[in-house]
Order: sequence, then C-alpha cells, then structure tokens
Amino acid sequence: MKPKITLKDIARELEVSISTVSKALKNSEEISRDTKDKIQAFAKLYNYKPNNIAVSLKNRRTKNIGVIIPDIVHHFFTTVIRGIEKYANAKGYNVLVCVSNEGYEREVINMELLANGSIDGFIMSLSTETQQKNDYNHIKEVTDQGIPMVMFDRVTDRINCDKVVIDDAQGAFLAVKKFVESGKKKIALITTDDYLSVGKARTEGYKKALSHYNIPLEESLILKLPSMEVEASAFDTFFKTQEVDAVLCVNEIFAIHAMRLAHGMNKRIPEDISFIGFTDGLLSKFAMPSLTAIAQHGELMGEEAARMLIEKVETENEEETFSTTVLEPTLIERDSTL
Amino acid sequence: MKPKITLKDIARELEVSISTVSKALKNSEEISRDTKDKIQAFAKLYNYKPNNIAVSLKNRRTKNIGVIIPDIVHHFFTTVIRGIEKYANAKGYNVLVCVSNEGYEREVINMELLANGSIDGFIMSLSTETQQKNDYNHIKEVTDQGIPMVMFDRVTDRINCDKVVIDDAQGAFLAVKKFVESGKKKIALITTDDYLSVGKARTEGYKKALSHYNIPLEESLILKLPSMEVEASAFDTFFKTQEVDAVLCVNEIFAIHAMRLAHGMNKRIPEDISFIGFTDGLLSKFAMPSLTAIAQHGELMGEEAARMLIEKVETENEEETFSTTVLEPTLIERDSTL
DNA sequence: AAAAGTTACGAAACCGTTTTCGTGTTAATA
DNA sequence: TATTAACACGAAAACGGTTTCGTAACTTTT
Repeated sequence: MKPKITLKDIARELEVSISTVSKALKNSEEISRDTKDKIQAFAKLYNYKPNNIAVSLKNRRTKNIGVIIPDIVHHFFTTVIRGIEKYANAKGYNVLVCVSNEGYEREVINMELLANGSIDGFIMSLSTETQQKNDYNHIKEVTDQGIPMVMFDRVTDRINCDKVVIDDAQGAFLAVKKFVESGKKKIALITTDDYLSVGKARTEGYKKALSHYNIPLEESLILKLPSMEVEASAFDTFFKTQEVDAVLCVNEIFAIHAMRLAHGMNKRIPEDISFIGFTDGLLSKFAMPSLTAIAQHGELMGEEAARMLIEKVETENEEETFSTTVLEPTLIERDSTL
Repeated sequence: MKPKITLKDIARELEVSISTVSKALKNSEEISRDTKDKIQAFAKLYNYKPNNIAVSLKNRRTKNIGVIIPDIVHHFFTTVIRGIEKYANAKGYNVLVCVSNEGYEREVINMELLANGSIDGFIMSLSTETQQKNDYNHIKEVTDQGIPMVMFDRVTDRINCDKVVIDDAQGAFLAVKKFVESGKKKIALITTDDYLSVGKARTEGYKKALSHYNIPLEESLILKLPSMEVEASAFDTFFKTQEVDAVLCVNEIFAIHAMRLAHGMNKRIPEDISFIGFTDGLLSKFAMPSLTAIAQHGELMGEEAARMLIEKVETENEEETFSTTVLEPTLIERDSTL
C-alpha cells in the first residue's frame, strides 16, 4: 500500500518549492539542468503522476468526453462507441459512457450530472422517449452553457449543434433500387412510428424510390410497429393479408423475424421473397440465409463525431458555426436478395 | 451563453461569505432560516450546481467508476456494462468505459490514465493479450495504491481482489448432461486455446462431465482454435474427419458456423446432431434453428461487480479481505437440442 | 451587572496543480 | 566600480468547493 505521491511530497523531500518541482517536471527553461535532473529522477523513481482532478480543476479541461446513448446492448451503438473511443483515445481523451435506456428522465439526469464539470463536451443520440416528448430543454441548457455538443444518428433540428448522421433516406432508396433491379414489384416496408427520426427518413426514402421507379405506393404495404419490439401478431396478419415479393425492414430483428415467417409459409428466399434490413450487424451476417443489409458505418460515425467534438473543444470558439456531416450508407449484398 | 454560476458569484451578489453560501445550500443548522431561504432561492433561480471536479478534489472521491473491457462490440460485455450502469447509477456513480481492444498496451495505458484520480475504483475483465503475456504488474500497481478493484469473467488468481465469475466448468457440465440425457454419445467440443481462462474452465467441465457419465474422452473430438476468429478450414476438416452427434461450442459464433456446416452436410438438427453454445446472446435467439445456450448472466454479473466495488469504495477499508462470487450458469433450451 | 452560553456568520486552510510575478545572486556591461 | 541583465528559484494567487475554528453580538443564567 503506497499512496500516490504529490508535488508537495517531492518538494518537501528535495527541499525546493512546489513551483520549482512543477516547472522542473515540465522541463521548463527557468530551472537549471541540475535541479531538473534531480527532480525528474526523483519523480520517476517514485512514479509520480499528476492528479487528473487537480489538473482539470486548474485548467478547466477534463480531457473527458461524455457519451449518452439510448442502449448499450445494441450493436450499432457499440460500433459508434468503438469509433469514438478510437479517435478520442488517440487524442488523449477518455470516454464517459452513460446510458439513457431509451428514457427521457435518465437522459436528463445523466446530462446534468456530467455537465457539472465532468466532461469537456457531449456526444449523444436521443432516446426514443425524448423524441416522443419532443422536449430538448435539457440539451439546450447544456449548449447554452457553451459546452460543445455533437449529436449522431438520432438527432433533432430543434437543437443547434454539430451533427453526424447517415443518409437514411438514401439507404432506403438503395434497398428499393436493389429490389426493383432484381424484378421485384410488391415491395413492403416494415418500420416504426414516425416519431423516431430515423424511421421517418427511411420511410421517405422508400416512398421516393417507389415514385422514382414508377411503382404505385400502397399504404397497405407499409407495416408500422409502435415500438422496436417484435409484435408477432402484427407480423402474422400482415404476411397473411398482403402479397409481397420483397421486404425492407428498418432493423435486423424485424427482418429476421419476417424471414422466419416467410420460411414458415414455404416461400423461397430470395426467389419468392427478398429481404433487406437496416443496420448491418451480427444478425445479418449470421442469419440463415444471410441478410442483405444497409450498413450504417457506426464506427466511422463515431470517429467523425469525436473528431468534430474535439475540434470544437480545442479551439477557442470564436464564432458559433455548426455543421452536419452526412455519411453515405452502403448496401451489403448477401443471400436474402437475388 | 450563460456560464456556470459559482459559490463565489452567489456570495458576491448576496453580500455574504462563501462559507455561508456553502453551508446554506447544505441546509446547515449553523445558518439562520432567513439567510438560508434567501440563498437557496437565489441558487435555484440561477440554477446553481456544484462543480464536480472541485468537489472531487476536495473530497478525494470522484463518484466515477472505471470499467476496462476487452471489446465493446460484444454482446456479453455490453450486458455486463448494462448491469454495472444500472447499479452504479442508482448509487449516484458514473461509469467511465475504456476498451483495451484485447491488447495489453491499451489496457495498461487506460488503467494508468484512470488511476490518477479520475475514478474511485476499477471493474475489469482481462484482455487476451494480457492473459497470454501473463503480466499483471499494471494491475498490481493499482491495487497497491489502495484503489479498489473487481475483476469479472476473465480473471486471474495472480491478483488479490474481489472477483465475480460464472462457473464455466458447471456450464459445460450442464451442456454435456443435456446431450447425454437426450441420448447423444459422440460429443465434440469446439474451444479456444487454454490461455483464455474461460476456455480452460469450460474444457475442464466438459471432461469432468464425460467421465461422470462414463463416456470415454477422445481428444480428437476436441477442436482447439488459436483465437476467437472462425477458421473455416479448421471447421471443415474437423467435421469431415470426425463422426459426432453433439457439439458444444465456447461461443455463439463457433456454434452458428458449425450448425451451418452440418446443415450443408444435410444433417438434421437436432436429430442427427445437436448444438449448444456458450453465451446466450442475440445470435442464439435468432439463429435458425435457434440455439440452445448456456446463459452467462452478464447483467447480473455487472450488478454484482458494481455492488462489490461500491461496497469497498464506501467503507473505510479496515482489513483487506477479498471474496469471489461465483454465478451459476443456466441452460436455455431451444431448437438445436432434443 | 458580570459570567456563561447561543446564535449566525466569516476567515482561512485545504485538496493538488499551474502560472504569474517578484527577488536575491551572480555575471556581463559601461 | 556602479549599473544592468540574466539566471534560478520561491511566494502566492487561482481553480471551486468543504470544513474547522474563531468571534461579535445577543441572550440567558446567577
């Protein structure tokens, strides 16, 4: 049990002042070679490391970035975190992860907690509940305090800050394009309610693509689920009542579930019915048949978000100027499409 | 842009001393009702929140706990984090997540960084590289400083600290039991090299179960992969040369891959060949057929680890006494077994 | 009316750094 | 030799809180 050594300890031991020690360890020109050598050697011997908290207090910079995500047990978000970590660590920053658990309350609490000096900036993705309530005052308060903020994926234009998203509409467009080009005509969409920003954009892209390819839009081919949970009965009735030859799903789970149903109805995949799912995660790769997917490039998104944030944190923010980076989705072709 | 208000600001504005403000906000008996009311009202009006960093410096307690995991894009670890978050948040702690990316170097760097005052204690799982090198000096240094530490899942007995693991051997035993009881005789094991603590324990459990059921151990039925990566060729030759009717895999991916191969060889699952995989993750649930799995109870593990850590952090550690919690695995029966 | 006890507050130390500014000593210049 | 400049270091303030202790002004006790 050897407790941490401080500047004061070194100063006392070497009979110099604290300031001298501090400067010597920073290799300041002010201090003589002899004294520096002595102090540096002593510090190394006792494995001196400055106390982060004290440094943070003094510099008003913590070198921590706060990340608020809706759910950590979710492949997409973890890839984003990986990207953030990667970039942030390389720049000497730590990542403080807080999970809102898709709830408004926890999002608020976590942000307030972190905003009181624990972090230099935020990277966040909105919880569904926050999106439903459409209440962003907690975020506004943070940005008003001058704390840099980058939102990713689930963003809102009610807040003025840097953002990084993928072009969800374009992703849906790519999927429909793929279907059309392989001769599909009755293209269904399984999505969530519109309050989820991404669900909305994807639905728009789907509709746009249909009109682009002169396929009449049939509202009955759009299945809207109230949440991200799989509601088996809704799927059942949908597939029993609708005649479709291609299905675009806004997430993997929906797609896997739908494929199972189709399989159970003795349809051949992809000949009789094709599938494409958003978010190219583990399930897509390992499904049977493997699922053609629209990749969200989470890791890239995380890196970009971290880049933007650290940029803002490290520059004396003269003018408030915000930008939105739009990443292009990619279609990963597998066995669920022709 | 309204910057944070400090005690000093309030004191100046209300023409009292800083100490009075501090005490008033803590509702100290020392301060008169009148003054407290005035100060509290003012503080609320200007939304005063104490600066975490300053409080941490003074109290030498950060209310942060550091979590070091090998990989964040991994279902098991994320469930553990969820458990940690859940418990820690309820106790008013934040979670600082750092990813070692299965590397020794990053593990050391991250720990040193966090150990300099950023956190009150560690929860960690060893990177594979650290386990291979068998070098735990960086961890020893941290515990020597009196920083509380809890290790989970991938632990080592070279370090004296609290631990929480699941009984991996018992998990393997359960799986073999299941196979035997459904009439299987030629039971294979697909695992990784022994340096991974969990792989070793699982292999032991497998062997123990075989002997318990009087099934001769055939080393040729054990396929050892050098890493967690799926090596397709190794799988191929194994299944071409060995006659098996049940396969236990140390992770989902191995199991899914093996099932595919069996499927490709026109074997019926589970009649001709059954499968069980460790780590009851998404893939197991959504595989086709769905995979019988040994649940690791990651969330529970996380909660328990957090509980142990916070217990240590919050008690004046009189005596050094460490304990290991062993969680019981559970067999989740699905369609890949009879 | 003097002694003792309360009440309500402020001064100051402290946590561990960083950084500005002042100063005693020595060396270079006039 | 007196003046100035360079050098090497220390004192002290600051970051934003918490907490101990001291004390002026009253109130109560004897």
